[in-house]
Amino acid sequence: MTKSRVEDTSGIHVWLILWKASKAIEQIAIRSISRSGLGLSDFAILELLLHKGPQPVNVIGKRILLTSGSITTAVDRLAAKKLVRRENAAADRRSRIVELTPAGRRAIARAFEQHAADMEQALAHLSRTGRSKLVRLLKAAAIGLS
Amino acid sequence: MTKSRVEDTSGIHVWLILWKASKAIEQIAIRSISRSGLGLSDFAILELLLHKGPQPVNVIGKRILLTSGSITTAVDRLAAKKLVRRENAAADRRSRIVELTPAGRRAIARAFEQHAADMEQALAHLSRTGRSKLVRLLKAAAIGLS
DNA sequence: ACCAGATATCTTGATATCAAGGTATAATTA
DNA sequence: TAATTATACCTTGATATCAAGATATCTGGT
Repeated sequence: MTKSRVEDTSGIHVWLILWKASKAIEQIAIRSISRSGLGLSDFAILELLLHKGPQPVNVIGKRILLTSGSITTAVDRLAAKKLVRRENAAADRRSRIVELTPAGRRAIARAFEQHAADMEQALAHLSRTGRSKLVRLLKAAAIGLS
Repeated sequence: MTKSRVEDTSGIHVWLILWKASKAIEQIAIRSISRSGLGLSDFAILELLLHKGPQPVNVIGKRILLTSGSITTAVDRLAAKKLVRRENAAADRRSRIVELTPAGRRAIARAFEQHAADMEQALAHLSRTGRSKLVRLLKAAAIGLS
């Protein structure tokens, strides 16, 4: 089971592999999602709203890893398609809550289901225990990154 | 060691974790690399040239996962900084070989060393065997992605 | 009540990337 | 040889994102 050749476990090598794998799967994801007429970020925002309920802009930004400016234009995009709506927050008038419209809810529910099926297939090579180990290692790797 | 709660090993969940970890480390990498005055793609191109020798444009694109147009502008950028040079290929006059200038070689060698140290630190939480497992799983996950 | 600093969002200008189309060269086939 | 198809790169126009700054609002101390 042990390779005779010395294995490269340098940080930069691990990072490179991680990056490539992520990019490769991202391509699959983009293709999958674009069939619903959405971009990756827009999908991520809608998915967040679907599963976590209405959220203020800055919280969305933190979760999806986008800057406030990017979220603003993304929400503009989604609002123009009538998939989300902005509400002024009752408690804090600086803050605006983004929520799904009924049409948006239908759209993301459908897109999510399709996307989940696609990603299931994309990771079909990996066993259940392999996936579980992978998740654990990725979480360990990401701990404490500022 | 086994969680009592049922673990989510759906493809979409694994993909989401992978994406987040990758993004988080990417942020570190971007910060690290930008200290050398380079962007991520430019760094990747220079690194490829450093370690694999001069390459035609389309080969660079395949390795770094960029389109031909992106490579063109990236090479323009790097050529403007005198870090790389384009040569017409002897064998195939459609093709142009990109190679490092001496200044480019110095710049990327230095940047690479710094970046390697930064990434080493970024992944410091992960043991040697953890890294090795992670790499194996990532490669397994990426197998057979179109 | 007032002021200073923190926070939330939006606006602006710049950048990297992509998709699609264009041109030149090579390879293939008749 | 001539025509067709494939390949390699570049150009163009559009898009998403970011960084930095502007505006509005909140919070805590005086």
